[in-house]
Amino acid sequence: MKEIFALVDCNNFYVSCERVFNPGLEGKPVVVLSNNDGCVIARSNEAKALGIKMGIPAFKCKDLFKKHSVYVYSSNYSLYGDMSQRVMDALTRFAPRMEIYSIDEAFLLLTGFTTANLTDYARYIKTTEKKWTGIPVSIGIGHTKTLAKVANEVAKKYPRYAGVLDVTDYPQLDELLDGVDVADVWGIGRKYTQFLNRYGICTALQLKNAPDQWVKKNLTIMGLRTVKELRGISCISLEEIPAPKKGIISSRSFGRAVETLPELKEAVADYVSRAAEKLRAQSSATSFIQVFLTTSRFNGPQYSNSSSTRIPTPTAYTPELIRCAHKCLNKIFKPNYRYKKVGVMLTGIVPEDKIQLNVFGTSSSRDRWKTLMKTVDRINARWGSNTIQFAAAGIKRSWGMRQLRRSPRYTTQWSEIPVVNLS
DNA sequence: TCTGGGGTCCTAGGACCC
DNA sequence: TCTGGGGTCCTAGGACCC
Repeated sequence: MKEIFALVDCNNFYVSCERVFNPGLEGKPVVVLSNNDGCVIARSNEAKALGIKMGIPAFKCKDLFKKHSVYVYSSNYSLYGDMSQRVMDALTRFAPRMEIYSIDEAFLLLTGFTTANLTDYARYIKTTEKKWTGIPVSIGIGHTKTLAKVANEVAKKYPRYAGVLDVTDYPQLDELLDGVDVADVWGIGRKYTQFLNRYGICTALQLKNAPDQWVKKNLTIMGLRTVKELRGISCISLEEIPAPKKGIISSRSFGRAVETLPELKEAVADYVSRAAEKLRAQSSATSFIQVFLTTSRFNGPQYSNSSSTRIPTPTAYTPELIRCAHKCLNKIFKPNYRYKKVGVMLTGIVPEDKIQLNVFGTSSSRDRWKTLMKTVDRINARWGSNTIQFAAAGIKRSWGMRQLRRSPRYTTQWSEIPVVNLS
């Protein structure tokens, strides 16, 4: 039996989250900006229609924003994360097997569903999601994940599908693929698009019909997998349980240029704390830590560098990781530069229960820090992140992120909960 | 003035081993 | 004079995703 995948994708997710709590934004051009209010990362259809491109720096759109009264928001990840969870929770009711693919997308496995009409079922899911969460979704259905993605793209693009398209058992599939730009195929990015176009491959159909050997040679076996999936051969399976991360990165641009070592150390300690928290959340420890820093790519004297160190006995103990990270930072810091960003990367991640203690490590000291970290994590989970933090991460954090237009954290902070006025 | 953050996988090439 | 070959591991870099 051929498998059947449905891809459920939230429409303009961040914008839709803002609209749930501010219905006045309906029908208006709305954009959401990246950290530091840097780039446009989400746009309502009205904003797309104004020609505002994905990823464009906000300062380049100032005039356009003003002229068309665009509603502009800083990203509000507390809100989006929480809304995402609601959407996903609701989705679990519609299929026993599902993979959460990203903050705004999930694959449902509909193989073996006896429902006579999958399109009707998808419409039902769409309506229910909207009713329960306020978030509009589009749904594409196909025999492979890649085809479900294509179906979703098409469903979103042409109003006649009203956000739902099933391409299983679909005789005109080739005609449909002929109308899809190869750049819109999952797995084909900018570089591959340029490359393929040079060889006259411009549509999904042309890619589907490209020779295997040629594809494998030029697009690696990943590209070949994509091609096979376009042909209806499922090569990418459903991953219900997320695999533990092999690397954890924490980095952020500063709200302003930072020049002094003490401030950089604060930021590094802050990012290490976040990364270590994620590490512990997946019950892992790390054996390799890397610190990197960079000035702005766009102006001023440029400098970037990185330094790393191996940790003999893998750990998830924040103070130890901060010590290692500061050592790395000292090695690469050069005065008289205006730094824009620092970051921390943890790799060589191993499951916490598989750690080989070295001759000097005693398990009792490990037990002590484990208990300590568990307590810190529990308090922060209960009362909000950074309720307890390490002093090394700084209190004032004048280098912190700029977020001038963040909406309230409606669903995760009691003090910001919406108030209904009945008078 | 102002340009995000966090992941995955594959490949090539060098070091090293027998 | 003659200068192998195959395997593994690691890293850097490049492609992709959201």
